[in-house]
Amino acid sequence: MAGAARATHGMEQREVGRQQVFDTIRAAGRIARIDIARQTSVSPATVTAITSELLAAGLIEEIVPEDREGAKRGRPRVALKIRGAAHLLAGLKIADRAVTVILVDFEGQTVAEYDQPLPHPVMSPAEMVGLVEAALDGACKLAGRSRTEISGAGVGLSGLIDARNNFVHWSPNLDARNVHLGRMLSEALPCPFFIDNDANLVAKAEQLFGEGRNTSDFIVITIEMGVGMGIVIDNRIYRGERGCGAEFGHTKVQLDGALCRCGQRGCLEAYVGDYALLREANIRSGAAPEEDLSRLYARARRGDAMAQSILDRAGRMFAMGLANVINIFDPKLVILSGEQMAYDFLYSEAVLARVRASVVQVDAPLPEIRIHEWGDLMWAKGAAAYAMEGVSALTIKGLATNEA
Amino acid sequence: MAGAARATHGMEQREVGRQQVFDTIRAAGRIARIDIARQTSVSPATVTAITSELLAAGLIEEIVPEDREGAKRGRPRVALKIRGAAHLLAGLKIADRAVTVILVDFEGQTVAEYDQPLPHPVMSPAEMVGLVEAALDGACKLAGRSRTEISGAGVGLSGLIDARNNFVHWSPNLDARNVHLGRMLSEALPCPFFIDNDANLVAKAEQLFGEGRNTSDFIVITIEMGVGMGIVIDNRIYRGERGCGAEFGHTKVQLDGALCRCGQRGCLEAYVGDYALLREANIRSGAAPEEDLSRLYARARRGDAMAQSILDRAGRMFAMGLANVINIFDPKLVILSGEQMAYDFLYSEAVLARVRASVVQVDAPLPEIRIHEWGDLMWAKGAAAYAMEGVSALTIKGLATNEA
DNA sequence: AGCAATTTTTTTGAAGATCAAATTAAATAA
DNA sequence: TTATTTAATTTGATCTTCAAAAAAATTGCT
Repeated sequence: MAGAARATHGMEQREVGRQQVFDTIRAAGRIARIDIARQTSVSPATVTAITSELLAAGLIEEIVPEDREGAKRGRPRVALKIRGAAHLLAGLKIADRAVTVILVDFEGQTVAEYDQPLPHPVMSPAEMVGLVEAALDGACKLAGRSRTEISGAGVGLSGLIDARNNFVHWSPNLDARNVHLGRMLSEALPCPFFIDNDANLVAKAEQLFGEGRNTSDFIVITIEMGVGMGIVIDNRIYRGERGCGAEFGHTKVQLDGALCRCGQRGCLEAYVGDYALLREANIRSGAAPEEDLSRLYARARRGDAMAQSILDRAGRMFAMGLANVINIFDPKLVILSGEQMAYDFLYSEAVLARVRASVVQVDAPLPEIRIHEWGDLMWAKGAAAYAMEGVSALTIKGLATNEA
Repeated sequence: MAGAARATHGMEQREVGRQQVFDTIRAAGRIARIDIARQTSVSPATVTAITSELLAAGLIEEIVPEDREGAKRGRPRVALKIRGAAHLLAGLKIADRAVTVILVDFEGQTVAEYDQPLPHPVMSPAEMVGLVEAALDGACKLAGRSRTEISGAGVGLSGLIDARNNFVHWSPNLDARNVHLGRMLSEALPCPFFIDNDANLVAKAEQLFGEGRNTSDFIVITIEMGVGMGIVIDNRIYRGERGCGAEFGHTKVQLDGALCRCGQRGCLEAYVGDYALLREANIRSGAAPEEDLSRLYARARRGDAMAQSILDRAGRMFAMGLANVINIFDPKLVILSGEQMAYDFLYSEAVLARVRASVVQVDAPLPEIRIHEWGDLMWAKGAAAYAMEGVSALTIKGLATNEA
């Protein structure tokens, strides 16, 4: 199946078609009209109509045919692709130490990367707006572009986010609750902003550029300070009623268990999050000074029993939580995303075997579990992907009216 | 919002409209054309067109106006409703002791109820087909109708069901795995059969007739022998890739915990299922004979500490599992469905308070948790609801071609 | 070269479907 | 009776999609 989305929500009929064709092109990278028609069950006639609209609007472009390799008879197909120059997009990830910015073109090609250090990890909403502005400026300067060229920006944030309303219920990096961050940013800067939970951003990146490109339903698990989850159902990110679902990290894995930073007990995050591992390492090693996480991993690798025991329990808890998610969703695909360090333990074969053993057994293949290593820019790229989708939707909707 | 479904999957444009109008009428019970137009954002002109199609096909009917109470000026609205006589539908629930059958008309009105006892709880697929046939015969005889009048039958079964393919991965009542039960039934009997997990059937009943009638997204929890869950997302039952998602009962609530009948450890069901409670009661009471569950409840109500302790732990585990589901889905509504006996303990205020305390906290109203008591026929009615939906879809699709 | 064969893309014209506006229908109020 | 109000239907224009036909751009074969 094609990776074409089918978001039929309050759209005009033609808008649906345009979106579908556009998404198909993006999912394919480069694709001829005839194949778009085959993949989408839209007739070639309509594909011609829609693609010529998109061409006229400058959103896509034809590729000059070059490779005469698989030379068959017949009129040669001419491939279409997204026109990178159509839009410049920004993705920002706000973490404890810095704001990471990435500028990408409409094709997803990186234009510039930039890091803006944080003066302090917790700040006021106004400070955050200023920080975002500074970060965008820095990135634009680096790329030799103007800030006004940016068509849209995605912002990834830890915490509880209502993405539909670009609203922050709570974030560890803000000193206030219930902040209309999206509105504040859109007022301060002249482009649309799209705020989301950082795990959802990774899911979006997987959907647009990554392992989820040809899958309509999948789940992404991310491990950073906390544990995050992004759920894609029917090509859309599932967000729940208040926009703050998918709180995998605060799923309970132990009755009255370890204390979590959210104030509750037994959360998965309180067993596998960075801070939880550090807490354990420090407690068990007596009055030792604050240990670095990489040292814990190193000790475990060297065979240190205590370090191994800490990570082993984390792995068992993680397996239990993941099995629960699989039992609930029965997904086609699970993508475990993260940085190298966690791999050997949380994403180890032993843990995955444990997951498989804890899933309801039927005579049908188990969900595929893929591990996808991302570099540092994973989060920011996800934010950019989100902006890209938002801007695509806006632009395609815009075509309807501006056509006169 | 109206309870109108929006299942835009591979449907023709008109089919979507018809389905939408039809669903709106069913959700409303009785409703005038003008209100259909207002609720669905379909124009009055189109509503007229579609309803006259449905009228001509005999699927709906006009109600003779009678109540001149809220007498306003203007042409009086004429209400439409589903035409009960349009179809006769059957719902069957296969449990350990008996097959319960309910016959309903197209409006959902009960026509007959019938119980067919089981010779033995575990049987071969062929035996089950015979049993279903006998049960339908019995019900039809009772109602004075012929078996050939039945337009469709829903069958609810415990176990792991792939509803999309009417396929049984596994059921405790079958002595074989991987049974194409739907195909076997449709071949033996001359009407379409719709097989599903029993929890999903309850969800369907809630959606068509119950608390979920005006809600596009909700979750149903059922407690019987095991623990079941039905997930409704965007007006559709979510089933997962292999068709066997929503296995709430086999969600793990304790690492290496109590042994479940599925062979794994720590499943929620192994703490709150009937058989789990009985097991505990029997173990704790020493060599006492097999205790009846109602006696356990009675003892707890009388203040027996041991009985209370058993039920208390079950309640805590249940709260934990339910909180996990809420943290993952952030649903608008959770419906706890079941029989009276379980209420005082699993659905008690203490348990619900515990759930609320274990859910991620934001400054937005918590998901609503409603308790819905059903009679014995809950399951069979759900099966009938499922058949009803299947037959509606088939009939409405049929209109397209038969119209010449 | 020239023509047949093949494949992709575009054009054309017919068939639906929706909807705004106009019209008709059926009541009450004055 | 006549005006007013509200509901339902009809009408005609607009918009989409698509099948079929035509055009375009190749290769293969003689």
